[in-house]
Amino acid sequence: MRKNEDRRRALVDAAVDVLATEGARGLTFRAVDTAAGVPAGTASNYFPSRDELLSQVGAHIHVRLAPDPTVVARTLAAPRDRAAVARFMHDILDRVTADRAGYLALLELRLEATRRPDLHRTFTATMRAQLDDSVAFHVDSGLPGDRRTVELLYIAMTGLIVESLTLPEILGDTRALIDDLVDQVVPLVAGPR
Amino acid sequence: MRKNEDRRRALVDAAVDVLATEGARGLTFRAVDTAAGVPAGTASNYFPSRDELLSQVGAHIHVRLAPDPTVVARTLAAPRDRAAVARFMHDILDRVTADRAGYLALLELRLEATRRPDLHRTFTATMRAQLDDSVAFHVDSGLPGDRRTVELLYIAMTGLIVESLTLPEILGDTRALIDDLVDQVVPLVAGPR
DNA sequence: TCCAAATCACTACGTCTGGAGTACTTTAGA
DNA sequence: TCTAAAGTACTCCAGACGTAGTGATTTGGA
Repeated sequence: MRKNEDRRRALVDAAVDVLATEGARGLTFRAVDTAAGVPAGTASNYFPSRDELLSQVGAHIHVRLAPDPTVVARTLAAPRDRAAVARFMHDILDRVTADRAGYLALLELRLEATRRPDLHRTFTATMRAQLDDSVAFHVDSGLPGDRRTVELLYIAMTGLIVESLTLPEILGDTRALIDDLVDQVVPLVAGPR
Repeated sequence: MRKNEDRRRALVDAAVDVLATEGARGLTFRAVDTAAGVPAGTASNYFPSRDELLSQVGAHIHVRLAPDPTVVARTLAAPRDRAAVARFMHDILDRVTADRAGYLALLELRLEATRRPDLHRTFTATMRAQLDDSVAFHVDSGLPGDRRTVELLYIAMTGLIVESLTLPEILGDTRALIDDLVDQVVPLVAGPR
């Protein structure tokens, strides 16, 4: 088993792209080799099994999709109102556009997690932590709304992401849709409802 | 190519189950044969290619997941208020639970559509028609809200479905969540906002 | 500075699995 | 009895996997 960490990361990144472009069906060691531009057999040398490769993808996809700290800082410099929430939501959709492959891979992994208990455990833990963080961040930073507000935003944005990744022509102006969503779901002022 | 339509349908249904349990990766003629309980080679005899099989699955999955007319009739017998909308949303989630395989297959197909232009076209057309139908139904039957209301419900329910299919432990009481969603998104009375 | 050892990149090959397709046989219904 | 579909069993093949072998590069020690 080879130990070059740069190369391992490159392989995992390539696996994300393969997952997005070819689907779970196309995710083979050889395909990863090709996508990463390394000689055939390399992925075999770095990962004991396809499952192990998938797990590592699952672990690294989250850091790849993490929000940009500068955007967070910028928004927090402004008043903590509905508009700020809307800006965060728009930023999420912008990231989906910017790293389409990453989010598609995340969806593929969700489905894979349906069949792999260990991946399911990992994913559930990570996602729950992320939601909890979102709630804590939202409330602590004084943005309007409570946990339920964030939960509603969460499921709506999940749906919007799935939709714009897979059938983008269905919905029209997603920016306006987000604005309306925030208007309906987020209260005007902070504090418990 | 064999012509027994009952058998063809049975094979397509089996393909849905395979898609749900094994994923797109596991969808082979042989797997479909096994799932349908027919001899090896049968699916080969009924479908010229795997792609063709997928297309037929895409065409039939929608009729399999269609809402129960009796539920629709029952709800329409009651007053057309928020509670009626909530009842419809609950029914959707109930159907997800009842035919988990069907909805999982739908998700797999969404991802496949990302890579197959013909499937993408078919799916987009079907889904758009379904959304338009939902809007028309909603407005025509005097339920409170307009097109945008239905769109917001649509994306939120899509997200909720994905979430409860793949990571059901994240969200707590989904029924309460739906009730809150409807409260926020659906106006109290009918008519334009 | 030089040498030895170890690690890694890369090539190329043998093996193997499992899926596809299809000839052939059997069965059932008209 | 004739025909079409069901069922059986076989061959063929692609593609993937893993690894042995070789050359290059780096590391550590004297």
